[in-house]
Amino acid sequence: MEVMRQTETDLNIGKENIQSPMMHDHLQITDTQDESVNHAHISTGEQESQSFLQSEESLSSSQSQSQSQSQSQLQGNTEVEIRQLKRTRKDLFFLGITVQVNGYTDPCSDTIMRTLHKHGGNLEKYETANVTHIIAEALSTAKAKIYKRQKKPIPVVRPSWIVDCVEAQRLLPHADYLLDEVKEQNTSASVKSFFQKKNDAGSELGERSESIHLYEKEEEEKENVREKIPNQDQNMNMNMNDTNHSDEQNSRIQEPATMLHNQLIHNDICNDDDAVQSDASSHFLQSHNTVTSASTSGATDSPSIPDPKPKDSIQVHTEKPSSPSKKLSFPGGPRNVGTDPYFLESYFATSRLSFIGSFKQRLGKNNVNEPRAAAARSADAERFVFHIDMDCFFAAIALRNFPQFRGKPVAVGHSWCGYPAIVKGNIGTSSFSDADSGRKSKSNAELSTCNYEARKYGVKKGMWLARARELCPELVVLPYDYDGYEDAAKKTAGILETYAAKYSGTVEQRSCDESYIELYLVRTGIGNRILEPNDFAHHLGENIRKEIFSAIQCTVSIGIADNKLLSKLGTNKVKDGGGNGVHLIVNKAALLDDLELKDLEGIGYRLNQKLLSHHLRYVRDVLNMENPKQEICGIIGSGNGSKIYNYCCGIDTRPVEIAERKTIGAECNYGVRFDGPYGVDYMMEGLAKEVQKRMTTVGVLARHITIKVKERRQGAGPPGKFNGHGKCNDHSKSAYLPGNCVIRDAEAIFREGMKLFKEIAIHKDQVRGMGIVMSKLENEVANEDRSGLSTWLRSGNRASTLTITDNTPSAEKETARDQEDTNREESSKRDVYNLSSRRDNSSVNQIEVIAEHTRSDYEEDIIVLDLPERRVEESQHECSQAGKHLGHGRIGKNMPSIRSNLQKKKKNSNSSKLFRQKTTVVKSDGRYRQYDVKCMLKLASIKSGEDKLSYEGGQVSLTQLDSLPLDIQLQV
DNA sequence: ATCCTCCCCTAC
DNA sequence: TAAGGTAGGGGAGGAT
Ligand SMILES: Nc1ccn([C@H]2C[C@H](O)[C@@H](COP(=O)(O)OP(=O)(O)OP(=O)(O)O)O2)c(=O)n1
Ligand SMILES: [Mg+2]
Ligand SMILES: [Mg+2]
Repeated sequence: MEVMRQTETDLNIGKENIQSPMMHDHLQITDTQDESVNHAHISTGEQESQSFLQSEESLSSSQSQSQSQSQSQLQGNTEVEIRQLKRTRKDLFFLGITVQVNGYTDPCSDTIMRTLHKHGGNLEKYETANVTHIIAEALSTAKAKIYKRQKKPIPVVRPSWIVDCVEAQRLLPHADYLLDEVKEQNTSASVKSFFQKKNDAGSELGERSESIHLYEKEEEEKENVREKIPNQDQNMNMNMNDTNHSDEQNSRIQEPATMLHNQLIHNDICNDDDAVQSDASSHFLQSHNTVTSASTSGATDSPSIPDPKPKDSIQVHTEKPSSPSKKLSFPGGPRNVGTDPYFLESYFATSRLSFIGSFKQRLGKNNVNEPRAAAARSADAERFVFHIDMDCFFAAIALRNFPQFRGKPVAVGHSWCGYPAIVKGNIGTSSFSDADSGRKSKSNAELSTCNYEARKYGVKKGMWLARARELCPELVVLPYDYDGYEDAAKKTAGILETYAAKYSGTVEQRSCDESYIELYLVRTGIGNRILEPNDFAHHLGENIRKEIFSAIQCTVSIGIADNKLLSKLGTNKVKDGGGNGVHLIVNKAALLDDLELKDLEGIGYRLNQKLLSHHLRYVRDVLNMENPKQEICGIIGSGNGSKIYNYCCGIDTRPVEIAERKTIGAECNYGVRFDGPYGVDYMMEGLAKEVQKRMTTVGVLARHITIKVKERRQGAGPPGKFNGHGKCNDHSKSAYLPGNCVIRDAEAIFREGMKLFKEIAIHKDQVRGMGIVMSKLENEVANEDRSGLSTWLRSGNRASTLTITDNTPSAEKETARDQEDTNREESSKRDVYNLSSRRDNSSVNQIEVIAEHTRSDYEEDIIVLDLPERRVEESQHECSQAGKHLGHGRIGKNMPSIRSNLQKKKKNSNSSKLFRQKTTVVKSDGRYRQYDVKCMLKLASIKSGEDKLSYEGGQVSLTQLDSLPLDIQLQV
């Protein structure tokens, strides 16, 4: 049955952001920031003054360095910082240089601006205190007089200075380039005076041994590509000969438009095929690389243009051209999923949401809980949960790449304005009304995040550029750097892991910029003092903060408490003060009392509206009710209600752990228009391939598939965003795979996906988005030896799955997952929705039912099956298989048929323990395994009356059994 | 009563 | 132009 619901999905409405009342928080940043920094500073000072350190100290090195850097990081560049940057970043030879262009120049001021930005400099449209040089071809005598008369004359230099510096790749003395009209100026003073002006922090930096590894790639190929891209940034065509040098302009930093093709060409050349390999650190763009190198293997120079085919509502597969198409089928037309065979790949390679959404996949198969001997911690150790979150993560990385913009309002986004993606804002407000900028004055590009300077203006994460510009005209937009995020996340996780290992704890990476760690601490001597656990926790927090800063030059905020909820609230507290600090929750009641409900994790826009409509705004409003739990359950549902009620009390029982993944998928709701030669099936195929790749990197197979479709809503106007989905109705349809088998194969995913798509029955012209989600996952088998059923039987590998006929490679185990989170000050969703007046269930506050097998269920099953001699105590094996696939890695929750048998017996056993949490002891002699196979095959045969034994038609049962090892056959 | 599907909501 | 994904928790309502 198809259910269709009206949802407001147009970003215009649903996702665009309003200025939330939270914005005032940021108006105070300048005031509070110093305070927070001071606070941090003081506590370090204490620690260091007593510096005969115990081993705990060894975890934090170079404290004072990072300390002082942290401070300046929030404020802008200090002289020392600039100097250091100049040392480590030879390409930023314009660091500290700010020019103002006077009159017409060659190259033009726009070009000069880009060149400066690229090499660390800046350009201001008007003469400000920052300007170190004026660039001009000539000066009118009047102007020359004015300049000469200044107390501290700013050197007026010919533009060729810039050109020559670039040529030389270093800062040349400007003396030779001074305009004759103002020649008697002092030539050396200016840069120095600039530094002095800027340097207000007076921090002292030690040498940092570590160099910043950015920009490792050549950019050679980039140039080739540029010419081919229509709509190319013409500014780069200047003859400044700037392109042979290796610098930051390489593929590691995202660039609009050209990025994709750059990658394509690059892969033609490099033909790197480390592609899908389970390299856990694989770069985000790899998805792109992979497909490209695969498809380009032979013919680089025979761009076959796909032949457009006539289509009906379902189109026929269209072959991808054998090499990256240099043209679209409709050159110049809109680039979308129907016209550009590479659209999906480039989309996944450049979408920030896809990047953050799929981040955990890239942690790989081995991202599982580290078994940590509980015995290692002393019985009286106190449990602490730390929450560590980067400050303005993407913006912080961007500022590492473009340090000349420190201290200015900066955001991160794809920009319409080619490299270096600096938007007009940075050359002055008035330019926005220029004819030039008029053409794109309204950009609906989304900004992923922004720094605190920008937040002072009310700019929010996820805000559209145009809106942000209204609030902050001088906003600078910097490009994405996915490799940089990946690298920073990796280094941070490594640091946290050392703490976890040391204090018998656990790390749970929650997202690319955020982790929880759980540590068990006792009273500890530091220096000549004894720290109580609380103080020691705070001390470690400071150490972590500093260690992360010295590793990646990014500031973090850390909250510490006794559960996840409160630790995250602690982090928020730090961020309210400007970030870069540690907050230990000592008085949770006080914290919660003043808290607004919407600042609790899990209360987003909708739930907040519901609560507000019942006059519930603060946590205390809830607690002051007669019957808080009942009432709140009545408003937001029983599950939500009891969770939130507990949160209001400061109770949160979520463990810090890496949870088992439940689903994996890929979708695209951007640029979906089937008005070109490539149809629904082509997109489905692309999604299926993507999904297969992802399943491979996390090492799972699935027995259930869901297709999601966005359908343009009747009467919907044009989307708010170019190529966007606009207002849509959402549909989804799911099914178990035929024969209830597990798969990962793109072919099969595609085939089943198309079936479901057809069942949803939406005309292709109305489709605005599609996605595939695979669920009921099982871990793949440990190694590739598939013939080895008996190998598998004997293997001691815990969670694994054997696929008999599926020809998919295998490897190890499985991956990560995610939990819940807090939304503190994100731009809130707009209303426009009439809050679903769907009858609120006056639900009887029921206790959440744990819909998992319990141990006794399992035991009963075993007994029923009459399978002898095996003790069940530690087994987590489940006989969930029918059909040709045998697996026992994961415990399926909802097996149809078989499962219902199993679940019937639930009832009386109410060990609330989740079945899945049981540890498994598998003998390596294979006997348990064998037992499992018997169990499974037995179930399979029981079931075979109504179920197929094979995937997609081939009713093979017995024939297939023939290919099984003899001992198994015998058992059957 | 509980399961199952198709959503909605939330967070990054 | 711009790249509006991904995953988990949970609720409604029909099926069993
Ligand atoms: N709507 C959003 C939210 C987040 N992000 C990305 C950019 C962020 O840098 C990163 C981490 O999200 P956070 O919520 O932690 O935001 P920030 O780290 O940027 O800021 P804060 O200092 O508030 O943590 O995820 C995004 O692209 N779009
Ligand atoms: Mg953050
Ligand atoms: Mg975060």
